[in-house]
Amino acid sequence: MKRPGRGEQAVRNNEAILTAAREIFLADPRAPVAAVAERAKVGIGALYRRYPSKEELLRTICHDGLRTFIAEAERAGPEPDDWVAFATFLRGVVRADVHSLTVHLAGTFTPTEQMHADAVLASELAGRLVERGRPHLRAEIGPADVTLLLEMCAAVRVPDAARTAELRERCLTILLDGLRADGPLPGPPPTAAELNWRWPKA
Amino acid sequence: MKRPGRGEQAVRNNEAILTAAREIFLADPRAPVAAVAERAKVGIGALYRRYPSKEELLRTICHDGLRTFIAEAERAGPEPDDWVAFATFLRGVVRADVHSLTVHLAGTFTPTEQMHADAVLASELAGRLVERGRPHLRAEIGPADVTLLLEMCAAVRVPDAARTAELRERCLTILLDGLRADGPLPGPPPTAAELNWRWPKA
DNA sequence: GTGGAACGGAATGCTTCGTTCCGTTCCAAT
DNA sequence: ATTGGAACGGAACGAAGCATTCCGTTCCAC
Repeated sequence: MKRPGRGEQAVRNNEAILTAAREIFLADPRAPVAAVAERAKVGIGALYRRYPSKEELLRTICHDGLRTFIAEAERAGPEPDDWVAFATFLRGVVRADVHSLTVHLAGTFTPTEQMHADAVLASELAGRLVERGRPHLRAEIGPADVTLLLEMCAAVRVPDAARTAELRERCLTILLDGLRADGPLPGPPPTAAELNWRWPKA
Repeated sequence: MKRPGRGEQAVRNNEAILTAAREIFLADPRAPVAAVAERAKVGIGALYRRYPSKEELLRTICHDGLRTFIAEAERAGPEPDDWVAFATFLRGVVRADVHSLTVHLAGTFTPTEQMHADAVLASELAGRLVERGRPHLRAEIGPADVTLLLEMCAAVRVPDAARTAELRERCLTILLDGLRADGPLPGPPPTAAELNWRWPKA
């Protein structure tokens, strides 16, 4: 479905802007909008034509990430082996860099109702996966622990994106093995509330 | 050695400013200087009397952290059991929140020569501890892997400082167990160069 | 040839700091 | 008491940085 000329450019720009926004804002959530336009090789005007404000752009990026998270959970669901389902879900989430979206972008915009609903769904799906993995995990591991692990992986970052992904997978492997080890853990697991402090208070 | 009046206040301010600066800048490296003054309950003037610029303040905070890192390494050195030495070193570093200093503050100032020298020393001491722990670790774990683990722990953060420390210890425990597990890891370990990208290019 | 959709990017106006400046407070020595 | 200066607090200044707007230009479709 090729469109020529301006129409073609417009389609390309749609994606270029979103891709650029993801890259720029994940590297620095406070980056100026102009940086996104530059990375996308688009004029600022073209960007503002699509997103009436920076906040709207941020919201879009984050909501897309949330949907990806859900997609990863649904992709891992059918896997019959509980542990494999759990592990591939986490690997998928880490690979998609979805966690960064949540961690870094939270608080830079006010969420929509739809986002809230999707977040609830995401939480349920993830919780179900964690539940399936629990028999293989050390005692006292809760869903929020898993969220924390994802945040930790998101902290791994080097300039090269591909290498970053590789290093994150390395770290995730170590973490997964640590999750299956024995022995007590200090303190109670984190609560959901403790992890949501970045979001605007209702 | 009590000093009365203004002198007493001056001594208190010295510490109050550094403490406040650590808290503020660790929470947000780009926080305004005024925020530090406010947290320290000090006028901006009092702060600028001691540190001629924001950069100088940042440098001081970071250098202090580096020295703490070295102190932790030296504290763990005498421990006879290799694994215990390795583990208590990491626990000490995480507890002191030294990693955050490196991760978050890097690039916000140009390091001094003395800092560079201390960094080399710190690296040597840490490398020695890792070497001692290596027999207990899974294959292919390098010193840079350990640095990465510290960065991951630094990513754990909730509003309450004490709870943050507790959660970090929890995560570190999982990581340490993961480090002792068996099995191959994807990709090569990070190199020192890969981890230093935040610092100003020589 | 022409109207309008889409572009690029300069210009605008505002906010956010780092830093300076100065009037005030407090102590110690006279 | 008086006073010189050390230390304060915080208002004010000026430089950036940025989100957003505006407008002249380009490119198709008709």
